[in-house]
Amino acid sequence: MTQPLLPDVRRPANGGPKAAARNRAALIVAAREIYAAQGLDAPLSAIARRAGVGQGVLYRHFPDRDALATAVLEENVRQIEQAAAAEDMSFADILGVLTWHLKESAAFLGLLHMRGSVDHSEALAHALALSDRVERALRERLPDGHRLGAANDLMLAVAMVSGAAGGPEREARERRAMAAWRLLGVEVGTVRPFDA
Amino acid sequence: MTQPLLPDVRRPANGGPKAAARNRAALIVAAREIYAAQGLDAPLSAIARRAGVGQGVLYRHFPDRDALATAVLEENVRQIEQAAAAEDMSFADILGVLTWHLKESAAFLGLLHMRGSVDHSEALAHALALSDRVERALRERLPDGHRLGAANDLMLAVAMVSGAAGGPEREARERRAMAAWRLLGVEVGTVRPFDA
Amino acid sequence: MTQPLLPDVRRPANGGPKAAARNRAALIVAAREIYAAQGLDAPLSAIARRAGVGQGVLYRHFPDRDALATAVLEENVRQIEQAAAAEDMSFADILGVLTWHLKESAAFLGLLHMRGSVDHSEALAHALALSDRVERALRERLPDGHRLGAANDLMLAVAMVSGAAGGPEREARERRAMAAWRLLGVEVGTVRPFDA
Amino acid sequence: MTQPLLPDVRRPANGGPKAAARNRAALIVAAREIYAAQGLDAPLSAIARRAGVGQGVLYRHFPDRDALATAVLEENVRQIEQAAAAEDMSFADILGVLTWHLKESAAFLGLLHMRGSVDHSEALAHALALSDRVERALRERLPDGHRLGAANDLMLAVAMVSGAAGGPEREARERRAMAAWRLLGVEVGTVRPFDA
DNA sequence: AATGAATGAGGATTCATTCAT
DNA sequence: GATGAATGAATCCTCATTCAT
Repeated sequence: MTQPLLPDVRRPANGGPKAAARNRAALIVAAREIYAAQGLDAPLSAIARRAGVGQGVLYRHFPDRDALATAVLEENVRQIEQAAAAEDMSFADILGVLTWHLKESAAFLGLLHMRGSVDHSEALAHALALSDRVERALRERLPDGHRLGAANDLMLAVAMVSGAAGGPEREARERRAMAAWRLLGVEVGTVRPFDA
Repeated sequence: MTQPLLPDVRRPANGGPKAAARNRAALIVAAREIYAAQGLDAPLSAIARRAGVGQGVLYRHFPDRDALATAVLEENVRQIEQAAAAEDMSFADILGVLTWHLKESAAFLGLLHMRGSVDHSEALAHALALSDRVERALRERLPDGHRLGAANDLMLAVAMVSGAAGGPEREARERRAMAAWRLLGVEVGTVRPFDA
Repeated sequence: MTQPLLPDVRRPANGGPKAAARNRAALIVAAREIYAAQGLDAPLSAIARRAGVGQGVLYRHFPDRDALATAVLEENVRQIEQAAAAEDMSFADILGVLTWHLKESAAFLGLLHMRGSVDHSEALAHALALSDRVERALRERLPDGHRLGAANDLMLAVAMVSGAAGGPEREARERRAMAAWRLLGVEVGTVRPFDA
Repeated sequence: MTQPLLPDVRRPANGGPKAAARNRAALIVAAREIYAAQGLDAPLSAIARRAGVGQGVLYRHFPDRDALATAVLEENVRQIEQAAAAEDMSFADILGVLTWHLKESAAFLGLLHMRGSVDHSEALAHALALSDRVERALRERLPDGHRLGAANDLMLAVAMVSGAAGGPEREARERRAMAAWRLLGVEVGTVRPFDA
């Protein structure tokens, strides 16, 4: 209804339509960083600020909080799928990529820890779908007779390592994740992103 | 028309000093329930309401949000310590009590997952202290040659099971926690509170 | 989640529970004034400010925008009912009171004009109920053989006068309302509030 | 690999000057519909979307919100003027056209109800000018000795019927408008647009 | 010692308006 | 001339915290 009272002040440049894709990507990057630093409840305004865009842009691309978190997860999941699709990656290498995301992305942790929320049924459904994609990707490359071959053990193990990889002491996360895999008797390759 | 005026609002009874302890306990119970239902970010007012006390009482007993969460954890930890102190509990039984709290108490989960902390250094210190108490209690009763005997494995395993026990589907938590212990090759007794 | 960053600055006095009723009344008065000056879409913060209270108080007493508007209407309707219940008021006098509210209260106008809104079904129901109360009050005192005796004519006439009494030129409203009644051939007493 | 790169986004056709007039008309139609459905406060973006144009186009044609509303009214007024200019329309017929717009166009209602105006002096002036044109058109064809012949009665009656024709229950509007005219003792022809 | 109203900062969200393309 | 992304002010609303009673 009411117009802004100071519409005349200098307006920052408007990147034009070309910037749209760039902004979307910047938002996802910013979200991952802010999530890691402040948790999943971080103010959206902080994410927009870090991405260097106005709040409206965030809402244009992601209609709500969950949409943004989901987009961050998508990224993670896609990388794991790509790793799983690469011929020259062993199963252990793929777990290395998975572990990298586990230690890096608070949102990815949230995927399984999903706080006890009132009506997140939709977000939950999304999260489950993503979880399924991870499972499918991993299982396709699971060696015969692997220790985690039984029905539910694979994702259970992932959830367990994820639990071990929690905590705010960033530098400890990878170490603890590796120790967790070891405790499970599972071999893991180098912890690294897929092709960044 | 000339009767004395009634006090215009009924002032709720003031239980006197006796009520103070009762209120404190009620707040902790309420907090545990609300945390489970709404997550650790639930409004403090909801907790006070459920405890049947005013907001001021909450603040009298717990100067800030963390103090309350810590108090809830205290309870959990105390029970585990008591279980560990009981002669007739095997190590597996003690893990059963631990597991019960893991599955029951969102706050207890938060103990290890403790989101990314802007300035929670104090709360973090508290959490670490509590974690240490759990570790000490468990380790005292750890059988010689137990699978988790090595330096950091004990609490690492707890964190892993805690990761597995996450998720909002309440009825699945215990099942998953048990599966996690099994995957670790650790025997666990009945999942139950200590002496409720 | 995040606490205010400057919790230490001097806090304005808190009237205590005694102030609650006073505040509620002040909000209704303020709302009536702001509605008249700025329309029904005026920012709630403006109403709170004029009432001299914080925004939270407004929300405590009126959970949403409609609740506040309804409360203002309640006041209007109650006065009309009281006028209708007074032995010494003629029907024309009662219409005078009604007309006073018509000219004074933008919210009362909104009662019948109720903008073309998406999902105001609840507010609409409330408005209809209030409208019914006005009708009942008037009809009880409607003289036999009155020009507006037929089934729907009474409230239709009220709506018509209300249409005539619209417009922002405050000083013209009463004049136009009276002209409207005259055009309808209905006698109206002095335009005034009931017992202010 | 050596084909010329395709433009990466399909640029919507630019209709050239011919499209300008079409767009303007489409915007007015869209505005009328949206106003009816959502009220006069509907977002401008909704109007642009329904008209099938970008937001920029809306601003090219109508520098501000009021300009658009005014343009919608212009349309209404023009039709009434045309009806009044048609030889074969009786005064009652002309009122029928007027009534059609009254019941159809939320913007037209707003013309007289014009909410409380912080700084709408310009829009108000526009509205008054349009109102004058309606009055002039009607008065030119007003039969001698008509019930509404006296100085201000004509537009007062229009305002009154407009008040009666308010309310969101679309199907009831015409019925109530007709009842209002009847109560005023004024004969009205068929309720219909002028030459659609 | 308890109550619960009040405060007001901060975060969420919407939309008028501008502007690169 | 058109598009639609971007901006950011203003508003809505919630809740931690204080404080009169």
